[in-house]
Amino acid sequence: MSDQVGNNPFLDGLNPSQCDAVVHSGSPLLIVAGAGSGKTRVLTNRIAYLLAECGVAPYEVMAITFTNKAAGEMRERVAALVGPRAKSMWVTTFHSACVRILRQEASIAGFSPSFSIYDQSDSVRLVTLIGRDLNLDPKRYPPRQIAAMISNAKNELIGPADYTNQAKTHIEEVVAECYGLYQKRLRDANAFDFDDLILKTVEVLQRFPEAKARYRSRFRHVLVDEYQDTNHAQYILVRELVGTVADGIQPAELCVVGDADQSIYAFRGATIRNILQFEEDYPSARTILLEQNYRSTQNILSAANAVITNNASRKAKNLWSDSGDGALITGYVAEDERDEAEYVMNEIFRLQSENISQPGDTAIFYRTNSQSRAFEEVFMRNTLPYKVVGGVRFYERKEVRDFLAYLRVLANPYDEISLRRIINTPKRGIGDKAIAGLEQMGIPLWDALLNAKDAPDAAARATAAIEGFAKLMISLRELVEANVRPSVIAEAVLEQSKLGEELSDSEDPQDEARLENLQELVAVAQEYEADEQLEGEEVSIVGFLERVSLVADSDQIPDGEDHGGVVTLMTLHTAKGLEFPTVFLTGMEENVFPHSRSLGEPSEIEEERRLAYVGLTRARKNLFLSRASTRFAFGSPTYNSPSRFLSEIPEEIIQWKAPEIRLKSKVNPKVAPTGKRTSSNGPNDPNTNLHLEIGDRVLHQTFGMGTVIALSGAEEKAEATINFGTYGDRRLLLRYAPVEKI
DNA sequence: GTATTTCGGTTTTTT
DNA sequence: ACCGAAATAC
Repeated sequence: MSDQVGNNPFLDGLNPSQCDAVVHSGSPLLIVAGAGSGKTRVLTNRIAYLLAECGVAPYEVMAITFTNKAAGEMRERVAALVGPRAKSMWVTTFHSACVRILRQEASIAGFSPSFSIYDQSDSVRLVTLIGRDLNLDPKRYPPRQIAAMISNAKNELIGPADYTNQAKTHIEEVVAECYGLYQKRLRDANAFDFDDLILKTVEVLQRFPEAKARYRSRFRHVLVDEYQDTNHAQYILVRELVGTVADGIQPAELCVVGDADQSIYAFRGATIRNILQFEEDYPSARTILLEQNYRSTQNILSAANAVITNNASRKAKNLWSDSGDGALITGYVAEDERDEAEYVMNEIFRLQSENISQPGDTAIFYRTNSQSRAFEEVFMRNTLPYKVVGGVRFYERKEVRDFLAYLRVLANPYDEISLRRIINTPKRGIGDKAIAGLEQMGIPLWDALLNAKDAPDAAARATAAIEGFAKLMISLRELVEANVRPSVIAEAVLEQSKLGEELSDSEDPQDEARLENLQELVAVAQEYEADEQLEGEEVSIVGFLERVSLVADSDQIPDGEDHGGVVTLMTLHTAKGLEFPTVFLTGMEENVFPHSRSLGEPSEIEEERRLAYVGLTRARKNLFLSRASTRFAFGSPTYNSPSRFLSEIPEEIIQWKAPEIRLKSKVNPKVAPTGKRTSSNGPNDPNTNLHLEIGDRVLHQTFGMGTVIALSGAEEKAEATINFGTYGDRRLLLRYAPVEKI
């Protein structure tokens, strides 16, 4: 083996363990890859090595990652090593691979290949409808919770029948009933939810041997990245794809890469068991450890190692680096989240002016999406360019969902959730009553729509509105049948549905941005067409919808080494798999991180700690940890003690910085008191000395300047109606109103 | 049927 | 503080 190591271009610059991992063959392989140990490089080189040296054809390779971005990078890197023939490999996510298989096998398995893909909020909506039908009190049986329990069952490959048999508690019995109805409605809607994509694929492979044989004989190499984040369903899927000798086909070679210390998705069914017991599951397996870290300085690694050591249920492992100690880690205790954001910003500017690090090299991590806000406000005010990854996602905005719902119905009219969404959006006079009438017909909503006049007690006006809508959808569907390009159909929808008109006619300034979002979506469709044509693939509404349904947060991380020159903000979960020269790990407080919801269960605390480990190991050179003594949550200030993870880091590698002594911040001059009143009054001091007359001009703290147009009451009950221009007429109780006469 | 106001839940984390 | 759903008003 050492001869190959010396000469082979695919082994150049790799350490001995990495080389072993690249060239290993003949049995299942588990690569235990610590953070920053070069696992992506090993994976891509292994694929290239298989193609170049082992006579493996590209179409025989399937590599599965968790995000499109990771898949895209891997494909690119393999292509750079072996050239364009890399194209026929399957390098995709679990979910995309499953969609592809399901579409290919649709006719065998008995469903239409133009199925809709329901995301979490679609699932919750469907559960809400079922709950209504069953007369369940949504307070006692929250649809969200029921949907989550169904999802958990699916991740364990437990179907409705099994679930019913196993149900013990009352809530489980209720969920069992919902689960059965839920699956039925999905089937009627020709829709799969995220969990179904995996579960149904497993089902297809298990129930149709001829389908399974197709994939079994094609894929000779199956590689799985981030194996520690696979759930049971994904585990079984991999097992089915690899197969056993009993199938009569040689099993595929399996190579999985993972790090139990970076398992952070137990909450959605990922089980560390899959990696811890790999050797039991595959008795002939070989395990290779990658423990040398090429990413971070020793101080950063020492901090990460010190933290993760506190997890009891863990196999010992020690990452090491030979790149020197590097700078100390910097700690900062902020007054509140605004101060924390200002500190981070000032440090970013300082690092830039001292030429240590650029904004594009910098990431800010936090535990929950809501924490991004303080940073956004401060950065925006000071024109520090940034990009928030995730959070209120583009595809979750109402107007975007409405628009996509049109396309979904055009692709699949039986998609009930989408049809309900658009039937009266924009408002066209089809209210709850009209919809209830259609439902009474006992046929799919789409069919009812086409026969609206037969609906029980149909009002003439409602029927006319429904027929108008049906006509609209039928004419749009003709475009789909004529194979018109998705972007053109999208434009037609925007135009004919009046969705665009509604927004452009609106007074609300935010509607302008919403309209831009929809135009952006048309641009996304054009981009999709360009991409597919480059690959020589067909374009279709279904293909476009698939692409937008399976986007992940991490897919929108700005490309390139310097991330477009902007600071990147994201949750710790999204940060997995990335690295940055400079990292700010913020909100290091009990109840925030570890999150308050995790404090009860030791296993959940351990998951939080792994999350901390992930965060710490993203940093290459400069690591900053910060916490706020006060933080606003649910509208009122909360005080949290320092995160336990801070005290788990050896003191000598953190340097705590004192807050700068700052002048008391100036009051916004617009609302500064003019001194006409006897005492300087706080916001709740009764404003007793204020005497107003009609026509007086006043200044209001929030509404700005206004004119008194009416007066009523006296003394403590004195009220004034004041016109504030764009804020309209307001009736205010003068005792409390923050107004002054000018 | 629609607009406006109130209320209540939300903040884990995501394919 | 904020957003969406439900209750209420129009």
